[in-house]
Amino acid sequence: MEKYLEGLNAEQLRASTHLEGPLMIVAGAGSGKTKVLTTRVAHLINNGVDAFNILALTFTNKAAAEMKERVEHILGNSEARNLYIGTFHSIFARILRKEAPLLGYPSNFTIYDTDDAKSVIKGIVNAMQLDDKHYKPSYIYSRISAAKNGLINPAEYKLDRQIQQEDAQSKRPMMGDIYDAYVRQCFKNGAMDFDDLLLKMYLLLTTVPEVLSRYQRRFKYILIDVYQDTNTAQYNIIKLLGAMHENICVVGDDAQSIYSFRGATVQNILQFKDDYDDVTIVKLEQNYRSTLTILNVANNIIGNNKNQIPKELWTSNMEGEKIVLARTATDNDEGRFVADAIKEQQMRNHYANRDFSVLYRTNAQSRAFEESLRRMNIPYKLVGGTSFYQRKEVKDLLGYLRVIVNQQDEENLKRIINYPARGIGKTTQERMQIRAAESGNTFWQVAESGGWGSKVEEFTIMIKSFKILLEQKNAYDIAFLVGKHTGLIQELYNDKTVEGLARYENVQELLNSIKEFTETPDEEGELQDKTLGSYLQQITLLTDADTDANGDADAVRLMTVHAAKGLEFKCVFIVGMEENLFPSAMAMYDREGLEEERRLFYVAVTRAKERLWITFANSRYRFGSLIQNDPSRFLDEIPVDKLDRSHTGPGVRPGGGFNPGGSQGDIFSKPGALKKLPGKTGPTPSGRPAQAPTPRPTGSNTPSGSGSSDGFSMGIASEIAVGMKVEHQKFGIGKVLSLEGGISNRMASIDFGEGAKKIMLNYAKLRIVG
DNA sequence: TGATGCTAACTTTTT
DNA sequence: GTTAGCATCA
Repeated sequence: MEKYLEGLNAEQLRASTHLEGPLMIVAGAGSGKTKVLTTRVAHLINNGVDAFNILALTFTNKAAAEMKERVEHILGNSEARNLYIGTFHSIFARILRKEAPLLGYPSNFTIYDTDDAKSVIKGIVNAMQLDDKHYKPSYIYSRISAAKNGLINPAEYKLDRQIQQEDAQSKRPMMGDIYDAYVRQCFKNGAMDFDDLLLKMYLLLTTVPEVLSRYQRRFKYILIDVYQDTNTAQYNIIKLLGAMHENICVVGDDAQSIYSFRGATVQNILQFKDDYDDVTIVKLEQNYRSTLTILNVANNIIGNNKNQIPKELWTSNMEGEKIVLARTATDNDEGRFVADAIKEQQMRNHYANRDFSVLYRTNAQSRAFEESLRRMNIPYKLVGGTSFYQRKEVKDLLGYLRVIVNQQDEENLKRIINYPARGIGKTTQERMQIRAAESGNTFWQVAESGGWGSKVEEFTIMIKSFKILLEQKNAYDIAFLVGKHTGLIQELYNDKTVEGLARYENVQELLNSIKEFTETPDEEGELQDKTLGSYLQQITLLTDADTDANGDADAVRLMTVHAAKGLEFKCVFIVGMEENLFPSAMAMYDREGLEEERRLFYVAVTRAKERLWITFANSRYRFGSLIQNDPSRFLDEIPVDKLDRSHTGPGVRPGGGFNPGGSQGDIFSKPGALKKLPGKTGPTPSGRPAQAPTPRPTGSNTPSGSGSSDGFSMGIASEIAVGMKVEHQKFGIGKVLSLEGGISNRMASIDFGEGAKKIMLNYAKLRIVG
């Protein structure tokens, strides 16, 4: 047996050595899926398959690069460079770059991110004289996106009775027309949005038989990772591409399907066995990642979902530590608790910073952790979130680059035509816009045609002179010259404010990243494409996980649970486990939404290898005001004997009495939570009392910050009585309607003029005025 | 025409 | 608490 097959378990071996025919690998969390995928690719190559004939679709570009590297390592040669490997979007973008002219697009088409797309939509809504409060660009975008992912074009959209009914019901009868106009505008701009990369790929394969057969012949072997997160468009493309050889291998775990909001349907993996004849199914059920305790908890949680492929995830790992459940008073205390716990663990158990990750449901939660980690001098890295590439100054420079590559791109043309200010004002632009609409020409053609004054003429000449450079210079050289000659860098340099400095640095960082791109040897081996067009193509398709550029940095990782998919950490903090937050208020009210939230929680739990903390706060700031949430209902699904509850407060029932009519979120009075599920790993007699790691409580009862210099102070709960007039720093003057709770957690209902607000007296900054 | 300051809307999750 | 977009002023 080949050396690289040693050390695989029976099922892993079976999956890795399967050569011909459709294969479905149901891979539980931490079951060595990546290992199997890479081994299988190596094995294929080792058995005479040409790497050029293998297509592998992964979830992130980073995962793709890693896979390539590992295969190279196994084989001890550089054959793996010839693999066609990447995310759906980046692979299809690469193919479309070659084939787009067949569909009438320029091969240098621009890729619009969500913001660009919404901006186009907004322009259309305004042009159609519709109210953009009602026809919200974000709503329209998601609706269009759903249509595209379902392979429904505007004509079909308008004819679909159910869709029409939905739009009529939501009083948006013009949706179909907007969709139509949007598609036309993007086409005119020579631009594709994210969904177009899939849709146009599908269109290409279905309308140009020659192209279909070319790629069918090329991709003799197709591997798809995270198949549970594919949507209808992706499904159909794979079906087409794989039809000739049927050597399709899909890997997935229905329990980790967390992307239905963007059209993914778990049906794809559930149905796979019916899509092809003689499907080999392999289940990887041994978990190598987590302690027995963590795995038991995870199994118990997911057991509450009704719709799933039955499987039994087990492990021979040690029992490990109990899961620390911590309750804090506020979101800031939660941040402090986590930072303290990290410090404590580092002292006691010598963990490195990079062994920790903090996982939250929404990006907005990151700040409390950033602050507390910074205060404690613990290096951290924010993964994803508001991306670097969404910053205005970055988009401005990229806007220039996009226009230079593709002048049809009206969206970016309008962004930069008068930035930095060069005297091409709103009126001129509007007149040009009207002319473009009347003549059917593009905005650029109108600008170029002359007669708009010397300013416009200078601008078009400048862009054209940059365009000439495309042939001669690489991406970095052009970007540098653009920054210099447009005055963009000077403009930022002159701004000496703190923000101005940050913007200047961001642009420098962008330039650095372009330089890095031009200097990194191309992995594809097939084209040494260091042009600007090639750079722009990939930059828009970087995934959140990819933005974690120096992945080796010794830093704590902060990210959403979604971004953590596929990753693992020795120590994991799952934070903000509260009703309305996790599960999200948007997804709580129907079975499907709730089950997806539960799968998300399952994903979060299964990221942890050794230690897991779960935290929630009594109250947190949201939209600038303090709100209270009950503890998450999911906490009830954790077996109590797996929990270390020494940080949940002295016998106080979490949420008790705060939110009458709230959920059942009470982990202290629900024996039902202990219910074990049949077919799981079963109860494990805990031999020894868990050596609970005990980071010191962070004084969650002591409000921090004084705030009394201005007359407002916290912790004056005992002085406040019903009927008093008080002033709140935010809400102004109000009247105390009622009080509830004990002295340590007293709540007041206060009417600030717009109905009663519930305020926690211990933490609110209040002043008594009468 | 451009800059500054205020209001409103905002938060799921992402390619 | 932040940010984008709008209104107002210089």
